[in-house]
Amino acid sequence: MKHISRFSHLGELSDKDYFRIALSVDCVIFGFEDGELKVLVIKCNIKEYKGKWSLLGDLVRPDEDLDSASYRILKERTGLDDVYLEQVHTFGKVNRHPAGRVITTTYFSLVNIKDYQLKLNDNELHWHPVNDIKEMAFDHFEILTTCLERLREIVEDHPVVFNLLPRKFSLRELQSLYEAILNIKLDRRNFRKKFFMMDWLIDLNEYEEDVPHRPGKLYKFNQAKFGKKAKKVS
Amino acid sequence: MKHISRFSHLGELSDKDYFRIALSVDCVIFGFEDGELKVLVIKCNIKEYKGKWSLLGDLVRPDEDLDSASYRILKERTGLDDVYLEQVHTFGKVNRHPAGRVITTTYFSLVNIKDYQLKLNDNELHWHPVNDIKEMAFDHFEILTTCLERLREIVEDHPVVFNLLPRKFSLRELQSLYEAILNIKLDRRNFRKKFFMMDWLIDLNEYEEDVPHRPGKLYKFNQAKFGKKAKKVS
DNA sequence: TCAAAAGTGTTTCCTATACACCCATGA
DNA sequence: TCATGGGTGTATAGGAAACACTTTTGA
Repeated sequence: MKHISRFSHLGELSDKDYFRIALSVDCVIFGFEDGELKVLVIKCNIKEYKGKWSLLGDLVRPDEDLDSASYRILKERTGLDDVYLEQVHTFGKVNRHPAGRVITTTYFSLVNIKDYQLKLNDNELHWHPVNDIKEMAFDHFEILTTCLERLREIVEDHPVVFNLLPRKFSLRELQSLYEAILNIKLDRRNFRKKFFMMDWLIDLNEYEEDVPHRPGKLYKFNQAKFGKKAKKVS
Repeated sequence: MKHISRFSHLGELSDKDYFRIALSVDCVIFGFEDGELKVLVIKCNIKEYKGKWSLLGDLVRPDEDLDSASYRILKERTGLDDVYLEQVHTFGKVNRHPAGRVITTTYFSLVNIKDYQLKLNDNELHWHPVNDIKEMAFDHFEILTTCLERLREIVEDHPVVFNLLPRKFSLRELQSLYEAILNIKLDRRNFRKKFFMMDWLIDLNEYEEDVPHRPGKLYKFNQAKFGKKAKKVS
């Protein structure tokens, strides 16, 4: 390995002292089911945090771009690609991982739970209601909180939540999703007005079926208005 | 080093293949001078990018928190501590650094150029107008662009720009700063109204001196309204 | 007396919010 | 016929933006 002369004023430590950090990616994968915002978690199997939930993560390979690592992890764990994925924050406290110096970059993603069969591997992969989680392994609860805050900021302006819904959805489902994410109640009339005004929805002229009340109209997301912007890492 | 069993399903590579990544921090330090937004840069001395500007950065030490590293770099290069510093994004393309696998986490900071004597070391440290920069060493131009975008988002809602001004400033200086950051012209009357309404300013009942026109009133930032929030890494 | 910037109000428009009733469907 | 949610409109308030003239000071 060549000497990194850009950093050469640090004479005291040699390169091999620095190239001893591992970088991981942790994905906070949100889903929506039964009117609740959920997050994909897995039982932790290291002894320090035995039995606690942890996020889906993996080490970044030496020959792998950081962004690519996040896509790989999502693909490996859920079978999904071409979904919304966004980098949120990098956590780097010295002792955040008991096995050594591991710095982690976190991404969040939004997927429609029902559309895909999760690859339930050897480990206990599980959709857990976000609001029920009070602690996790490592610093993952802090990571979850940070990503949830970011999600709440982003949904105010950006049409990303459609990734959480089936292709066809009713306005009730959409509003229920916003209420789950923001953890507030919204006025139905104003909600509808706002969405029609923003022109994010395409009326499918179809109706819900198998609901025990008057069926609502179904809509799909007006993807054409946004192109690929809402689908790729920024 | 203990085996990281959390990642043990990756059988093909051993721990020592992963713990070979270096992590750096790059700081985008903004200043304001002569009505222009400037950024602190340094001449690059590695052969691949000889003579190009680069950001202030350094490798994260193995026993140093990521956030601490950003404070250390700022302190070493500018003598400043207790300034606004915020993590923006982590860049991790495989070949972004010619000397090896170096992933960098970027922070931006806002400092008042005039208040401090920069520690001009052996290298050519320099305040450069942001708008004049078209290319930089490494991926630093992309980093700069990303941080500038973040700055523009943040100043819309958060009172952070006061770090760029002297303690006492006129409304003209404040407006000129906003115009420099956002790269737009603002209406003076609406600008004044907005700031008085937000209650971010304290009227010092003092006036500018040595200006070749009618002196304006001086104000200071109403720090009490925000406590430490605007001063620390979030 | 001139140049340059300080200081000041009003109107308009748009958006956000609050709020209540009838309608269609399935059970 | 009843329960459940679907669907609709209006009034109000507050913030954003557009816009022009007088005043003060230094040169």
